[in-house]
Amino acid sequence: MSDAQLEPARRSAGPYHHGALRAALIAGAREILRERGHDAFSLNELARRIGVSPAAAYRHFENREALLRAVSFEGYEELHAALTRPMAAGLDPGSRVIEIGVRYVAFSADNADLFLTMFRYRPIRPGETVTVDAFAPLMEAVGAAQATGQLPAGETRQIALVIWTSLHGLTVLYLNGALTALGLIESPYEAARTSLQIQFPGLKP
Amino acid sequence: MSDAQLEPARRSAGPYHHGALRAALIAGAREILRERGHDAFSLNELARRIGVSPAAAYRHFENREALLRAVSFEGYEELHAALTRPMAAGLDPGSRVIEIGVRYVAFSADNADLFLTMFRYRPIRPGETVTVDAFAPLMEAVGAAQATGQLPAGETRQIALVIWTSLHGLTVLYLNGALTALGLIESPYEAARTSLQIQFPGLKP
DNA sequence: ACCTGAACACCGTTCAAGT
DNA sequence: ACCTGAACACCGTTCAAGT
Repeated sequence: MSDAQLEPARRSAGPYHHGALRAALIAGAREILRERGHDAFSLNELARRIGVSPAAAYRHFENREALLRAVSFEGYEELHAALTRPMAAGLDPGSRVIEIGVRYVAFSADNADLFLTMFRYRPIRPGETVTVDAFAPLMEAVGAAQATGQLPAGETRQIALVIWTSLHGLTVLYLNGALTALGLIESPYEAARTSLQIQFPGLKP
Repeated sequence: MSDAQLEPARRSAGPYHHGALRAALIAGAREILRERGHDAFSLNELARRIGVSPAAAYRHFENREALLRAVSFEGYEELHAALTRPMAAGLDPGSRVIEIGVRYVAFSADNADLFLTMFRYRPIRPGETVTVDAFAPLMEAVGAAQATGQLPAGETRQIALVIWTSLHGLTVLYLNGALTALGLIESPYEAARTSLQIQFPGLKP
């Protein structure tokens, strides 16, 4: 691999990014999201960092929102990857459900501003399926846990929805400080585990 | 009551709001929130609507954020009022838990942008208790439902937390369109009801 | 095809000055 | 005490012009 392929955005060799500007914009946006928080993102600051004029971004994205939707798209791909990453061998389906829940919370805590961007600017384009894909691993594990009797019978989508919404609520309330302000939880990971076990006692192996 | 007390912000009689500017700013902010959405709020637009210079707001609020925190404060008071409003007579504790859940979802749907502002700009000042107060009605109902055996035994705060986070997750995912995009739910009210009953089957009277 | 430079209306915030 | 007017740096976006 040449240097140009490795770090195209870092090379201040010239005013042109050889078509890699799009990728550089997305990477830079994620950097700003991490450093400044998701409400403080600025397209002008992004252009300044990359060493390009603000107008240059408009060759690759319709507007600020479209750029953030592309960032969001990456987020869904990475969330899906995190949820499908191999687990400890021989885990029963119920434990797999819990593990997916903990991973969801962990992803949101480790990528707080990316996570919040993902739900503020959902990636309508270029494929709505990324959001469906991210939901699929939970669906699969819930179905398996129903088969072993660790989760109640009934529509798999319904049970998976309950689990997802409850994890999501826990996460966003934790991220904006509501839960710690009320002295309700310490660790979001422990809270996810105990919440799931209170809702579905059968999840314990 | 004089006209000045009834509609101080509407009267273009003079440049002064007789100390009622603070209230007019908050009311106007809520109007903009409803019309433009919670990310599009602008302090300059607010000043223009009320017929005052942008700098005037800084007599009453430290900055834009402080103004939105005051709006948020009102939101928590109204949420608390909605959750404590009298219920149908003779409701068993389990049904009261469900009713509170439905009211939470209804409040968030009817005041979507106010609701989102409440969690984006939490009212640290002038009294953190409003957020605790809003949690209290659920705590009370959960405790009563535990006594009748409609909810499992254990720490009341834990059970209440599970119910709150799960309702909150359902609501925010519904508000940003994630659930309808995935074709997961129709009505958030029905979804709240069935979610609670899936998690805690004893809630049925 | 890809990017710059200059311009537009708008934003949040500050501060001296008016009443 | 309460508000105005003018100014500041900054923002998202457009568009003609450069290479």
